[in-house]
Amino acid sequence: MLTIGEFAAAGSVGVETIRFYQRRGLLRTPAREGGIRHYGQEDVRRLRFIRQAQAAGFTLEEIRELLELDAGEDRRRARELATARVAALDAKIAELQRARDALGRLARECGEGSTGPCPILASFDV
Amino acid sequence: MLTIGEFAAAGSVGVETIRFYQRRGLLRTPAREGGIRHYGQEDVRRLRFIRQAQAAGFTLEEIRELLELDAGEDRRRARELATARVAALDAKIAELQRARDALGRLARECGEGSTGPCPILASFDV
DNA sequence: ATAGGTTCCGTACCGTAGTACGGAGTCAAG
DNA sequence: CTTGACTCCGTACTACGGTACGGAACCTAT
Repeated sequence: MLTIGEFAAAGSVGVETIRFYQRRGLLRTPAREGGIRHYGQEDVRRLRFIRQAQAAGFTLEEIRELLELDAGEDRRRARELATARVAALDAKIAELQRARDALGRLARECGEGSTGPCPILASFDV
Repeated sequence: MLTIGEFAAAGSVGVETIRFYQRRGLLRTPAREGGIRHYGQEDVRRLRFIRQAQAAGFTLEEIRELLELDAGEDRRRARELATARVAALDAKIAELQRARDALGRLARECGEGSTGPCPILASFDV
């Protein structure tokens, strides 16, 4: 039985973030037991899922839908969301990889030992 | 010699975005020639750099600094920004790759043919 | 039983990156 | 020489994901 402060700490977020997620419908707002609301392990699990899904690029609205789907039967929709995100992630990863290579080159060409120009603007031209 | 509309189109952004970048100091505001400002290839190059750098995860403020560095002599600082971003990109790419794998697994396990549970919440637990 | 730390709740505010609005000026074609 | 599209400019508004404020209620240790 966790207070909101302990709950927030368990998910490495702030108390205000918990309240924000509750307003957005991502987390339940448990009943008060003498003025104070209490949270359990299932809530922590849910909160951690939210953070992971966020890192995967889902918006809070999409995450809300995923959490709803988890309770329901609609495998098709869940699959849809997952495969769409996989495609988006593949594209994003490729894009970041290209940017990473361009910047790695820039850092090397702009190294201490090197002379010549330090082609910042040109670094992405490749 | 491009008008702002042509310039914006050359960088695949809206006219308002150009003005926004000018306010933020990312793009110059050329002198007016009879009421209308005109842009050249160097501006287009700069604008394209901004979009690429943005895709690489730089904020507009960092991009502003990069553009300043390009004009100056401070190789050390440019190198610093580039290597820091390479490290950030490597971390981000690894994170997205993990998320991608988790979602790929979810999509498979949640496939049409499969029975069993469709473990959305559990998908990131691995 | 009282002080200090939390919690509760509504409301307001923040940074980032734009996007929209509206009136006045300008320019090119008919 | 007017019409319609585009430009100029300031100001306001948007979406997203939080973060902060402030007064009242509550809980714990002394």
